[in-house]
Amino acid sequence: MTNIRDLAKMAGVSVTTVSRVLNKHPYVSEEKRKAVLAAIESSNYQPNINAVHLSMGKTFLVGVVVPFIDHSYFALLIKGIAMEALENNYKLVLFQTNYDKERELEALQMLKQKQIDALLICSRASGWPTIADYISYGPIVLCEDGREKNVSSTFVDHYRCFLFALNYLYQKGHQQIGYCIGRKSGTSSKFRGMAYKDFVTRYHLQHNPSYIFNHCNYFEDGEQVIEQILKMEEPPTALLVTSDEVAAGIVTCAHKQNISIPEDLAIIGFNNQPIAQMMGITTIDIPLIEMGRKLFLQGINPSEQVTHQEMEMQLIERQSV
Amino acid sequence: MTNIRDLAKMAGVSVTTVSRVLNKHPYVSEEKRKAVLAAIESSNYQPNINAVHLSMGKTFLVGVVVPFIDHSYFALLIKGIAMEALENNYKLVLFQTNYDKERELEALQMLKQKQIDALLICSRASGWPTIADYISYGPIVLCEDGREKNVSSTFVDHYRCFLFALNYLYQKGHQQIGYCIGRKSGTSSKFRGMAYKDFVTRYHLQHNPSYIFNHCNYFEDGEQVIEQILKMEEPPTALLVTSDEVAAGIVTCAHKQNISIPEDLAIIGFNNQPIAQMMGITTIDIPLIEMGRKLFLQGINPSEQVTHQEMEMQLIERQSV
DNA sequence: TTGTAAGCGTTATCAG
DNA sequence: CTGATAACGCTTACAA
Repeated sequence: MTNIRDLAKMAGVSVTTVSRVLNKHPYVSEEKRKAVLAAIESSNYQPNINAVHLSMGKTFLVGVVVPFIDHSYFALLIKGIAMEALENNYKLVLFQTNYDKERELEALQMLKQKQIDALLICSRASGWPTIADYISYGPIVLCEDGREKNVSSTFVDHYRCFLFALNYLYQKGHQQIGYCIGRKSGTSSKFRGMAYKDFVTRYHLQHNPSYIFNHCNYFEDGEQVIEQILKMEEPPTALLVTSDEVAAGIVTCAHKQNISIPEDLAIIGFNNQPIAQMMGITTIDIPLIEMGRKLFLQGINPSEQVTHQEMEMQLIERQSV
Repeated sequence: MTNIRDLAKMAGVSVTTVSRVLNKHPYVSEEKRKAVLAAIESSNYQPNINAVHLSMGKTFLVGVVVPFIDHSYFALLIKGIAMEALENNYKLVLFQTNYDKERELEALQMLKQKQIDALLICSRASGWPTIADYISYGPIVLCEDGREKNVSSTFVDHYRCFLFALNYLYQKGHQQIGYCIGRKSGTSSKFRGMAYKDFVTRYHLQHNPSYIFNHCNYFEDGEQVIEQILKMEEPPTALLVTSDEVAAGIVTCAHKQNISIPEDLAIIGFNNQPIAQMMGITTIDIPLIEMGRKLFLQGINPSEQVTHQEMEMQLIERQSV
C-alpha cells in the first residue's frame, strides 16, 4: 500500500504538500498540485482512514442503539438517521441490543474509546445513571423526553399523545379501552401508563389490568391479543395499539374470528405506516423519519448546547374507529 | 485523556509492559502487573481504539450492504450477522443503499481505506466488475451464487428453489402460475426468471408477462397485486411470492375482495416468517439467520481460501395451497 | 507557497 | 521478564 510519504517522493514534494492537496487546502501551486494528483492517480493511492482518525481524534462514525432492527418503528428512525448521516458524510455503527444492557454498554464504551463521534440511543434498557457516566466522553442523544437530563433529545410527548387518543375514543363512546405496548418497562410505557391512569380516573372508569397487552411488537403479535380478548367476559371495545403493524395483525385476526372492526372493536394504531393506510386503520402519525434526522443532527452538532426537540403527532382518521 | 505513556510513568514501568498487561500477554511479573493495574484504575484509562487500529491495521468493524433495512429478508440476514459479530467481538457498519450504486461504492471505499475489515454485500445494484475492482483490498462476501466469482459466498439456489415450488404447484393442478419479486434486475430475479421460463417451456404453458409482479417488498404491496389480478380476464390461479410479508398482504387483500385462498388463488410465500405461520401461508423456509452467520464468518475468516456455502430450502406446507 | 518535524496512542521487534 | 525504539500513516504548527 502506498502512503503519503511515497506520494511525496513520487511527486517530488513534501508530505505536507501532499496532505494539502488531499484535503483541498489553499496555498499549493498549480504545478505541484498536478504532480501530486498524477502520483495519486498512478499509484492508486488510498488514504488510511485510521491514521486520519488517530490524528484528528474523530471518526465520522455515529453509533445508533436500537433494541431490534426489524421493528418498523426503529427501522424508520434508522432510515431518517441514515439519510441525514449520508448528507453529512457520516457512517453509522449499528448496535442491535435486544434490550441487553451489556450491549448498550458496548456502545457507550465505543464512545469512550472514541471509535464513534456520538451515540444516538433510540431506546434503552439501562438506567439513566449508567448512561450519565458517559456523557463526558462525547455527545449522547436520547429519543425520549430528556428535558430533565443533561443530554440532547428528540421525542414525542407520549403522555399527551396517549391522553389525546383516549379522549378521542371516549368521545366516540368508548368506555372500555385497552392498549398494546412492546414492553412494560421503558420510558414511553411509563408515560402511557400515567396517561391511561389519569384518563381512567378522570372519567371514573375501571382500571382493568387485563386490558393492557404487553409484548406487542410485530404483526403476528396481534394474534395473542385477539385470543386473549376472546377469552374475556367483558372485552375492551377499543384498543390503542402502539404500532401500526400490530394493529394490522389485530385487525386481520379479528376478521378471522368474526370480530367486526370498528363495531365490536375500535382500533387506533401508531406511526401512520403504509400498512395502516392499506388496511384503513386510524392512526396517530409520528414523523419518525424526521425524528431520526434531528437525532442525528443533535449528535454531530458541534455546539456544546444541549437541545430538546418535541415532535408533533397528528391523528389520521380512517375506518377502524 | 491519559494514555499508555502516562500509565507507564505512573506505574514506574515501560510502555511495553503496560501494553503487555493491557493485552494480557504473558511474561509480566505479578508485581509490575499490579502496579499497572492500579494505574489504570486510578486514572480511569481507556485505550484510544483508533491508535490500536492504526497500529494493527484492523478495525474489528465489518461493513454490511443492504438495500433496505426495513425489509424482513434483510432484517433477518442482519440479525444473523449481528449475532455472529457479537460472538466474535466485531461491530457492524451499516450501509443502507436503497440500491444506489453511489452508496455501494462508499462501502467499497471504506474497505479500501481499511476502515472496515470486510464487506458483506447482501444485495447489490452495481455490476460485478465494479465490485471485482475492490477484492484486493479486503474480503468481500456475497449473498448470492458466487461460485463463478473469486469471492466467498453464501446463497440459496434460487433457480432450484423456484423450480421446486413451481413443480409443486403444477402437481397440485395449477397451470397458470404467476410470481412476485422485489425488482426485475438483480441476480436472484434472473435465476427465478430462468426457472420460470424453463418450467413454462417444459409443460408447454403460456408465458404471460402480466403474471410477473414487480416491486413487491412490503405487506402493503400485496394490494396492487390483487388489484391487478382483479383486472385480468384470465388471472393466475397460483402465485409464488418471494416474501412472506407480501404474501400476507396478498392474502389479506384477497379476503377483502372475496377471493378465496387457496380455492381461487393459491399462495406460496418465502422465508417462513412468523407472519406466514400466523396466517397459515405455505412457504419456503430459507434459513436467513443462519445465512447471516455464515456470511459474517466468511468475511472475517483469516484463511485466504474462497468458500461457497449453499443453503438448503424447505417447503412448509400450510393452508394457502 | 513550501517543507521539517513533532505529534496522535498503540503494537511489535529485538536486544538485554 | 523488561524496556528502548521503530513502526503505523496522517495532520499541523512553525519555520523558512
